[in-house]
Amino acid sequence: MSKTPSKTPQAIRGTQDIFGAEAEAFAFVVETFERVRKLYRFRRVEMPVFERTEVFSRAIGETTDVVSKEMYSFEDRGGESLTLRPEFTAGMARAYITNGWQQHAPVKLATHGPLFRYERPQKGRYRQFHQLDAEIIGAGEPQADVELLAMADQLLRELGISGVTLQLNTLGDADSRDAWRAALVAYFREVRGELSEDSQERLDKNPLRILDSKDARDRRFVADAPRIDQFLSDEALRFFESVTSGLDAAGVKWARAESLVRGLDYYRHTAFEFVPDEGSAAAAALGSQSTILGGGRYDGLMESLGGPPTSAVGWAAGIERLAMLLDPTSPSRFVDMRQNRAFKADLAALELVPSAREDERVTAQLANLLRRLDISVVTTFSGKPQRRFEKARDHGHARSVGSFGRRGDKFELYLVNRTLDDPDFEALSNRLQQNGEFKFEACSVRRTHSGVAAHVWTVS
RNA sequence: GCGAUCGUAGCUCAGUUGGUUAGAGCGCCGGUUUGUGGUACCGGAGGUCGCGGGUUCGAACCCCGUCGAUCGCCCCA
Repeated sequence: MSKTPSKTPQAIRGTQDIFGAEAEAFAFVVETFERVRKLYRFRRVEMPVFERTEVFSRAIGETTDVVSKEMYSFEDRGGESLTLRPEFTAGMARAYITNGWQQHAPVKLATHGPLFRYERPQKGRYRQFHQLDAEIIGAGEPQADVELLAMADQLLRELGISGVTLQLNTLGDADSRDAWRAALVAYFREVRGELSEDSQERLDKNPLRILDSKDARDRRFVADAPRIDQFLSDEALRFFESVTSGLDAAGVKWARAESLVRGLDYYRHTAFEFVPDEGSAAAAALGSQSTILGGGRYDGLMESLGGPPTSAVGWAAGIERLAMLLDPTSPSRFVDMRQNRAFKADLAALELVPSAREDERVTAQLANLLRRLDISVVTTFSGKPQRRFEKARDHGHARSVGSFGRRGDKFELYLVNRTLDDPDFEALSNRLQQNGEFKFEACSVRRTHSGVAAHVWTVS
């Protein structure tokens, strides 16, 4: 920003330009999600990025922070109030109703993309951020909750994320939740004056939230506060037990979190979050943002949008937060390049440089041939010819570096490996000899004085 | 909305209690050297010290304002 000319517009606060290793990590999260979602046969949907404002205000609840102060709302030219989606669920519920997706019920849906919330940015939190999202709509059985959570658990495992546990709670059905809420209000009202300022406000707006206050003034009362279990109807209790036993059967580890309440009004029964364990590397990587994946059952939501009673469960996960938890030292996915960490996926197989200026055109030709043979190639034509090779070797972006050019009346491809994992030169050699454009003679291996193997093909 | 810290070259940062033409490493460009496991040598370009005002003989440095960034509170993915 410092010396950007004043004419250049600045990026919007809280937006990100993601590049390099971070972009690779982001893509890896999305690709893994796509793979896992197919294993569970969740169907891909594409959703609009904006909706009528009432879709969110009615579904999420007027009093929530999201609706009351975090939405990007604006009037379009027709005077309609529109809002950039702050979450996926409300829009998916609207789509379910307006498109008659009931005919497919129960439907398992998956999507991902950008969401917008007007908040102060900090670590792991942005104004435009990105989520993965999975929903099962039209299924009221606890098995749906179990399957949804099993998918989340598998996703985290396939991403190689550890030190994170599933925190699980039930909010009961509507009656249980209301009774519990009334009891909490009565309990905390007694000691209102001794609560933190924030919690005094929460008492009116969102009393359940007092339970996970970090303020010591609140915590001493939280311990003895009424618990949801005392208010659970038989049916609600049975539902929760089916979910937990199903998770055990599926091998999904979980921990009961009695004070876990989700921020949005529509949750019923199951509520859950995947949270880093205290003191873990994951917790350190995330800063003060703890939840990486959260969701629950939202049986009342459809009705609030004027649809038929429909039960549903879903979760959303922050792509940026998941990406921060990927292990950059994991040898299976990353390679260490000096101080810069780059994903292997970000490295081309081969960097090709012409040995002299007059060899530039044949080199480009060879690069194209190699790409048709499914070998990723980057070329370097800038800078001094003699120094290109050296530069590519020392600072390049490929696993191997090759120099190509005239050698007498023939050409020569001189290839050296830069990374510790040697490519399959024999296979490469076979592939090279199969093409029709260049005639590759057999590969020979030369040892340099330092003992490094250089692979050389004579080409005519 | 509140609080803390920070803005010096493309990047990461030095810059001594305020004192001549503001420095380094990396990167970039050029020259020399060399075909090679991440470290060859020499040279060069590049900075309104975020911006505006104030204090001072003199400000990158002190003061005020402003914009931006980072981290935290609230809340959330």
